[in-house]
Amino acid sequence: MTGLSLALAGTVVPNKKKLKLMKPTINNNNEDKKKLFSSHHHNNNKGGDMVLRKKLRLTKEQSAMLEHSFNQHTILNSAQKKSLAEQLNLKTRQIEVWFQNRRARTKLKQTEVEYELLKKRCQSLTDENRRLKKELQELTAIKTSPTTTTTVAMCSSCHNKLLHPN
Amino acid sequence: MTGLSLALAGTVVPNKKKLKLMKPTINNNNEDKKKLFSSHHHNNNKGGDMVLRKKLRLTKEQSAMLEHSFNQHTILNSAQKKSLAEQLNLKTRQIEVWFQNRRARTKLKQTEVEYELLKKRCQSLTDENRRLKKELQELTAIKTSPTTTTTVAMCSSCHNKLLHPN
DNA sequence: TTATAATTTAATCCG
DNA sequence: CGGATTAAATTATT
Repeated sequence: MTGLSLALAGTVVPNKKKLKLMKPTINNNNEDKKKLFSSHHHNNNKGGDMVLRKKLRLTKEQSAMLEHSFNQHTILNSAQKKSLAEQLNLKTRQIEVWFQNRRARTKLKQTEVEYELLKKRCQSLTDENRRLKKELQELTAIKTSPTTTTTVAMCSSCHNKLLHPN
Repeated sequence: MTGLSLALAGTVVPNKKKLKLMKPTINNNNEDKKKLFSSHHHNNNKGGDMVLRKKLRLTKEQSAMLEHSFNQHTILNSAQKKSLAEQLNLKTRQIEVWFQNRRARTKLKQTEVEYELLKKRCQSLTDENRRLKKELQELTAIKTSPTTTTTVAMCSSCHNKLLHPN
């Protein structure tokens, strides 16, 4: 199953004040061990198997552009990829990956929606079920009641005769 | 399963939906944010905003050890983190992140299981529902069908008399 | 401020 | 390409 990210665990009910206070994350690789790149496979790793990858952070403009392109075509051909790559100063591979991830995200959203629908359906089924059971019980009660059975045990003509014997 | 809302009560459904995304405009203009050196803000920086990060690949031993620790305590205190970090030759930060992600994975599995359960429940509800409807219809049919009424319109004694008039 | 839960993201691997 | 993973980053909450 795909990752249903269905955040069921929301548990956050009231939305509180959000004070934002951006902490300027002065994150930087203070320690740049760059240069080590690839020590592919097997390693007496200082700190594990480092692959030294570059993590991209897209700018607002790049994201916007990508989104826009995605809205037009969720899948690109190589020419389009190259074109976009040039415009955005990214590698075609990165464009490619971005679109893959973007498609995946779309699909994920879909599953979330499906889950919600299933939940609603389950609820209405439960309701209807309860209704049916109640109704059924009432009917059964009527059917098995002595009044009913004795009533239909004698036909109307007999009944009349009984009341008015000629 | 958190918010199965019963419509009856105006239950406060904890809305799990992400109420995030406050996109305070203010926030981002500060591209002049951090990184003094990431001077390019509308950058055509080569390939976007690269952050040069090292991607860790854990060895089998490291993973095994982490798993084992996780089975004992899903949450570590700083001391334990440091200890593990030393043993595995990782930074404490990495241990920390690993545990975070590990916990997230566990939760994800849970939601998957919940989804499956919900599906099953929905199915059995559907089944029972169908059964109830059928039963109900039969009962109603007996009660109101013309066959029944005509049949009982004449009682057995009358019927006998009709066949064998004495 | 620290900690951590939750979410997002770019990237990788596999089929 | 889709799907699953992953480590890391980001956001929000306490």
